[in-house]
Amino acid sequence: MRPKLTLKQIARELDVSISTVSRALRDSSEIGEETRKKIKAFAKFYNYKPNNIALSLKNRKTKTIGIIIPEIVHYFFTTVISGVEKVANEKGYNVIVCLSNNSFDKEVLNMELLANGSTDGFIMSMAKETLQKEDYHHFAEVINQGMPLVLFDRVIDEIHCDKVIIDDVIGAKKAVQYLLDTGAKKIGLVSTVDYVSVGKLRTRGYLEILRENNIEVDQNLILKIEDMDNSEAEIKDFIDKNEVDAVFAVNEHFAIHAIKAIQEKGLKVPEDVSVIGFTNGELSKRFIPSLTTVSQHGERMGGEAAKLLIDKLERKPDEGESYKTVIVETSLIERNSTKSLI
Amino acid sequence: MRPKLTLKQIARELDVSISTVSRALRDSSEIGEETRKKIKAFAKFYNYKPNNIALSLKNRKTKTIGIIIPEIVHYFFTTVISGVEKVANEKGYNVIVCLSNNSFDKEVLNMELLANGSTDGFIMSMAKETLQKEDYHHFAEVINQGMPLVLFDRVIDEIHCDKVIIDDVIGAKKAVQYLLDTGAKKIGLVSTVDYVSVGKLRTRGYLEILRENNIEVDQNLILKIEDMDNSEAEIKDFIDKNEVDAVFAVNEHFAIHAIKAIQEKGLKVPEDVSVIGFTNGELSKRFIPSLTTVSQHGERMGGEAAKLLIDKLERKPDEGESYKTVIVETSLIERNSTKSLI
DNA sequence: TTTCAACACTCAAACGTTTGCGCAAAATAG
DNA sequence: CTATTTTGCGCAAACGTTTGAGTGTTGAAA
Repeated sequence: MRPKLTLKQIARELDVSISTVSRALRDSSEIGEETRKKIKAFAKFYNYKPNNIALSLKNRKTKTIGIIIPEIVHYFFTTVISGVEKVANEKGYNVIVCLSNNSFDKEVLNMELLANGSTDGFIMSMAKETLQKEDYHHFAEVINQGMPLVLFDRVIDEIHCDKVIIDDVIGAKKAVQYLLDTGAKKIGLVSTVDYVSVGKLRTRGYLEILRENNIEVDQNLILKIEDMDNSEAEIKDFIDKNEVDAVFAVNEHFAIHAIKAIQEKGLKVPEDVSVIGFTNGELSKRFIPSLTTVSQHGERMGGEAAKLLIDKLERKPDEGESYKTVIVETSLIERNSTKSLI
Repeated sequence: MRPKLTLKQIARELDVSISTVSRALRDSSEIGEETRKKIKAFAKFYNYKPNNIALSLKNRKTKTIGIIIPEIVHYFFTTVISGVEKVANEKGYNVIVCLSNNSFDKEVLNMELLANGSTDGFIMSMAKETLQKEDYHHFAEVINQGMPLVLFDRVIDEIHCDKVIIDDVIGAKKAVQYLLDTGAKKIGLVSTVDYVSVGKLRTRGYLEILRENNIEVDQNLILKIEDMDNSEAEIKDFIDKNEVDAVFAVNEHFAIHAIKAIQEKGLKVPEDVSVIGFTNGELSKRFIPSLTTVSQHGERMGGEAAKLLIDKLERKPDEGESYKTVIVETSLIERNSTKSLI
């Protein structure tokens, strides 16, 4: 076993001082040609690599971005990570991922941990519990400490920082308008409870577009899922009890549960009932019928978030604060769970 | 903006030395009751948290585990991460995730980066390109430096380290035996090329179980997908050309492509053709028909990997080297893509 | 009264870097 | 041949911790 080589060891071995080694490796003109070559050759031969920890301590920056997300076994979040990672790596940054498992406490813990030197900034999507508690002190804390924070997807106005969101309202409107355009009259909505901001916004889009088309809203056609684990049964019950000719679901799971329920009711998708989901995941692509869906472009969101964060990190501190909110457009991907436009 | 509090600042503020502050906070008996209380109160009030980077440098360990995986938008890998994360956190370790995107170069780069102080050890699944190149110098390197390495899923014998794998062969045998038990005679296999070890092993299970049942192997019924991006067409072609009454696919994508192809051919699943997949992902659960599948228990694998790694990290260096290979059992999950056993 | 332990604290080194400053020797200028 | 500049390198501080060794004061035992 050969432990890691350090400047000190090279210095001892070559009988020069540590600073000479350091300078030689950084091609300082202060070091003589000969010595420099000798040191560089030695370092190369023994594969010297500087210790990141020491560098981080010295430079007081880690070149690392912390991502904290509610869960990782989740298509959308992984696409975001992928996007962050790509941009971060291009700019010489590393990524460290932590999971809150939707728990407020774990979110706080993880943030504190990473804030104590491990990362230069954060890219986060808030835990469900945090949204319920409305306790945002940990965000304020890191911002206060001068660490940049970029929120994505699940964001709230109370926190002043850069944000990357999608146009949930517009996305939902696009979807519902599409359903109307393909002849739907009674459109059911399967959403989440309102403290999940995306659920609220997509619901708003649904309501707005109905209003714009002068269609009366029937509250019976709106289902708000409280308990995700029981969503399948709730949706089945909802479909059984109500007569609809289209369903707009705020995520792909709800969408396919709806399709199942519709089929079990003896109706056909899309002939009798059209269904549109949100999030363009594996499931949407592969399901039969494949799902018409509002794509969130998670990778692009991740990339934008990384850019915003790195911008902040590399900006001189005097250049004044200003927070941007980037809206990544959604797009409707037409597949086989809806009728075509004629 | 209030920058992070350090021992030095507390010391200055309270007019004691840095070491006194350090000791007081660690409840050293060397410090007088009064001073200790005062310091602890101050630290608590201003929410002092020690700087991880400085600690890492001092202790020469980071309490961080590096995970390097080929891709993150991938159900199985995310379940593994989830498992690692759970166990790691319980034991006070943090997790940092890097992606190789199946590229050899990026795998090497990431390992070098993390090896230079960022992590205490690695949990990895090898990039496809690495398996093709058969270049494992970077693994040897970190092991040589005394950093423990745990390989999972995609592993090879040439690297001496702890490993966590599933019983691919047995899993495949279970699946094919089940197909035979439910009356299948001509079982197609949809696999990957042989340098992906899981493909090879699952193929071996398929071959073995046929042999054990005295069934002659028909090479025409074995499809090895080379180009993942073209798998759908290849599978369709394969199904069209061959007459089978069951298909064993080495992952869930192949399985559902097979189902699609079968249905497009005018046959029914599972009445005419049964299909079994591998990997118990979202798709398998939600697809209609839901997929009978060999579950890999990724979370358990991740947990085992984390345990192995942390064991190594916390073992005294003198306790001799010995490498374990943990085999996580697969289980067959019966759903609706196969006939039942009666 | 001397001796010595206990107490409460400080100093300084170390982890691995980078970098401003200083200093001797060599090279150049006058 | 002296005076000055240049060259080439080392010292030491700093980043934020921990910790072994040292120090001065007190109090009690001898």
